[in-house]
Amino acid sequence: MSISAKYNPVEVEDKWYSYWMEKGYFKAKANPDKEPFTIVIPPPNVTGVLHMGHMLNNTIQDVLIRKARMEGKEALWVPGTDHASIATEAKVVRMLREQGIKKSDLTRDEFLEHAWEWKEKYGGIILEQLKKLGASCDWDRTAFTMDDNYYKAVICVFVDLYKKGYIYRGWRMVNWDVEAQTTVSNEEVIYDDKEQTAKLFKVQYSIVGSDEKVIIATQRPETIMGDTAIAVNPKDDRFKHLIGQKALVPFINREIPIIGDDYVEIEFGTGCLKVTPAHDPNDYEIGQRHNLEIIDTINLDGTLNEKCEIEKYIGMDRFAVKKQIVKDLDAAGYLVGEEDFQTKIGRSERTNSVIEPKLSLQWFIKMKEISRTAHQVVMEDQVELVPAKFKNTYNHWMENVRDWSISRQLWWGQRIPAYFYGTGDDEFVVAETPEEALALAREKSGNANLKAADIKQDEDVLDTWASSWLFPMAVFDGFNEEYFDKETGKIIKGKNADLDYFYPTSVLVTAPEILFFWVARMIIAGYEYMDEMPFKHVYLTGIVRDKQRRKMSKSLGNSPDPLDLIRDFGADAVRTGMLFSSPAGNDLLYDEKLVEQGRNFANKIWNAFRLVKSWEIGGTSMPEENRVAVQWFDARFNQALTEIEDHFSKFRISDALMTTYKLIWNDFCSWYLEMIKPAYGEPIDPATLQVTIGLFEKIMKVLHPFMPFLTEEIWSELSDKEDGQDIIVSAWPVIGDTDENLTKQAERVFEVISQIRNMRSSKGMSPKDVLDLAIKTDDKSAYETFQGVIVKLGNIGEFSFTNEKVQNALSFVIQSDEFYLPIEEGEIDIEAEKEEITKELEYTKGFLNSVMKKLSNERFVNNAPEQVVANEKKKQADAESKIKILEEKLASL
RNA sequence: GGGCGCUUAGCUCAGUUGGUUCAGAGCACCUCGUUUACACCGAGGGGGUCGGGGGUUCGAAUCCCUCAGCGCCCACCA
Repeated sequence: MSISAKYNPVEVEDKWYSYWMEKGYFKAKANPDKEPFTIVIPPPNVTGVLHMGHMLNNTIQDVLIRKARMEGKEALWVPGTDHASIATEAKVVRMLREQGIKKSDLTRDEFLEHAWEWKEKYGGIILEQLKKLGASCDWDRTAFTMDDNYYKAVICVFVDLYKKGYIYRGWRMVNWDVEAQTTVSNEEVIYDDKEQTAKLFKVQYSIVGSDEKVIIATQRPETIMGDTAIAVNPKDDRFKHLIGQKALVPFINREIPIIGDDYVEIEFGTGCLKVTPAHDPNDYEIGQRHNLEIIDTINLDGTLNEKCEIEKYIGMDRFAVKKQIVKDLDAAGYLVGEEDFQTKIGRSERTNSVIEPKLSLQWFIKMKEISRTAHQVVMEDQVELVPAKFKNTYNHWMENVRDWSISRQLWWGQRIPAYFYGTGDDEFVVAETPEEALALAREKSGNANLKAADIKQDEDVLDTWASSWLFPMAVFDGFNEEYFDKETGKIIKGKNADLDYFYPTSVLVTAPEILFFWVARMIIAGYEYMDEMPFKHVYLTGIVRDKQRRKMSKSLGNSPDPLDLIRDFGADAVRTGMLFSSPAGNDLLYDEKLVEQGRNFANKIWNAFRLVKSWEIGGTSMPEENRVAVQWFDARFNQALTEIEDHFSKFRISDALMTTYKLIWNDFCSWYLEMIKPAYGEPIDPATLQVTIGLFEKIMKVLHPFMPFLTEEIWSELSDKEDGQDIIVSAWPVIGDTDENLTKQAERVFEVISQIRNMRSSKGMSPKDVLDLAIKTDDKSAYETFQGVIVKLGNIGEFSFTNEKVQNALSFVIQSDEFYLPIEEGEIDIEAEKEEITKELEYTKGFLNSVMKKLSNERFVNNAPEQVVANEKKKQADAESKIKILEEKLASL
């Protein structure tokens, strides 16, 4: 026999993956004769590399897809990548900088050329890595959110939503980088780890028509000239009489109202807040609530402009003004104090300059109305979140849904299809092409002489989520103009075979962090364009952390490289390792031990395979104990499969794996194979071997979704198969009859065998020492049925039943059955024996006592259901008879 | 600050409507074992008053209240 004693995954994995690809097993097409099962991958960033989170996420998807494929469904897993505008653009900018090229020196087209180059070079890496994991995606369908048709889909949707009135332009605070002269995303604003000490200045404002003064606290005195109100908390007794009065801005004496707003913290600062809507996000919100004027006193380069009304400050940098104005305020008697306080200052990741909150015109989608159905269907479990606890979070978010700002000041992404023909905020049209835009612009402006050069497309691109929210439809080219009805703004059904067949998809597997960013929005888009949900179930994974519960991250260096793991342990081991302990929604605390466990499991199975392969055929008919073994394992298999199916139906993937693991390791290897294993050097009868191979193949099928490579390898070696009969496309086992009587009997028998082994070991006997066994019981059936098994695994010489107690024997009791293992006189240590029996007697008496307590409680007997009372009575009877047996035994010693 | 959730063996988790199999699983741990598939193994074993306190009930890990600790999401302090 030349099979290696250790399973070597590296040799077999690449072989089988290419084989599956050659055979086209991952491909799926609309097939009305089959039920579809569809998953779209949460597209990883195109520039990304595989990390442990992807491993978990994609393993789960592959398990579901492989099982569905075996169940005879048309299983489709659509892979793809996300153009990830912010992350990718940042990477490209960094790369160019390293080459000495500044983004600002490039034209938009030049920059995009570099970006595409980068994408072509590094874009596919993560998908190639997924193949190592065994991901059975239909690679021919690989989608990219900037593919030509996908790009068009995004534009089509923008135009459609604009027509429907969902899209508008509005003001929004953005993070302005004065150095780079650009907005930066929230992700690119970095806050110092430690809070810093800053000054809080207390400035006194006069009140119109009163001698009273109001003192505000501010960190940014240089924005005073942009003040348009003073706010106090309406519950603040100190100041509420001021609400409705007017105050004067220092130096310029502009009148501003004093307003009441809950936002103001009574305890903080002076309890009075100057409101500068143009230069602070919160102040902007307050301004919105109170219809305040917005006075923008700061230029794009960070200097103050003429709106500040003070000549000497105009053109000065905001920080220089700050220094100066503090002196000036002090000199003029406005400054009445200053104090230190702790704050965090946001800086631009790119230039490290302090971020300036800046109002700017952005594009928005109105969310309230468009999201109504999406809210409802999740609440009603039509779209089911797993685990359901996320419904709360979802509900909270959807109830408070805010309009979605979809424009980004970047170049990498779908450019907003708005075309300006004038400088006014309203002088634009929205159209899919410049030609259409021109026509519309001529119409809207009333100027028939407008030329192409007169209209200018918006510079911004769309938020990445504004493309990925279309993913489940766009991957099937759902917005192709052939199928999209521009009048109704809906996708026409019955024209796109793939979309009709594969949509709605079956499950979405993703992380809870993007429940709103992505999941909710896909549901919204699904109802908007298909009047249908995009998926029936949403499986939310946890975050992969290290043993200390820290997130895996590059900077901490606590994340193993998935590809190293696969190389060292095998993809199957990594897959199972990830799944052993990761219930939906729970974080996975990664430990290499888990992967080792997976590897050990693979090796265990490999050796079971080696054993079966090593048997020579001989003998004639199947021995009786083998027949029982086969019947039992078959029953046990069906029992386990029932559990496994139940776990799968509830998306309890870890539990499904664990049930499979125990079925294989305990029931198949430890019990079944030991039952039928011929004595050393003996051959096995052909019937047993054949049936065993069949059982082995069945358990390999159940395991295949979890360990695709190992199972395919063993499957191919176990028996000769017709062409195309590979395990990946084999039929998933159907649950057969579960002979519960047989499995119950077996459990009892296993207990007996364990006790026999235990007796030997506690008496210091070798497992090789043959013992006789006499059983005293009222019900022989289980022991008769499994007699051969007991004899073989218990290493029993003479097997008999008895009506009498047996003297000079080791003995044990299970419920009311007594078991005797006769031994030579003198071999029994009477004292030790007595002690043991006494201990067990004590325990049983205590147990009986507690049962009796219950039963003597009238209220229990009267109120508890019959079943429960009857059970207590049975416990009583069993305990009483056991006590009797033990007492007799003690007396006989 | 607002919303939500969690706390069961050393670790990670099951435990469905309170009562058959309710205190479980895997790993870890301990003892023994070079038995002829596998030491990446086999046989056997120990270990939790279910976070604390109170209540409802004949009966609570399970329902209610309260305290403590932890976590997530959102808004973030001029």
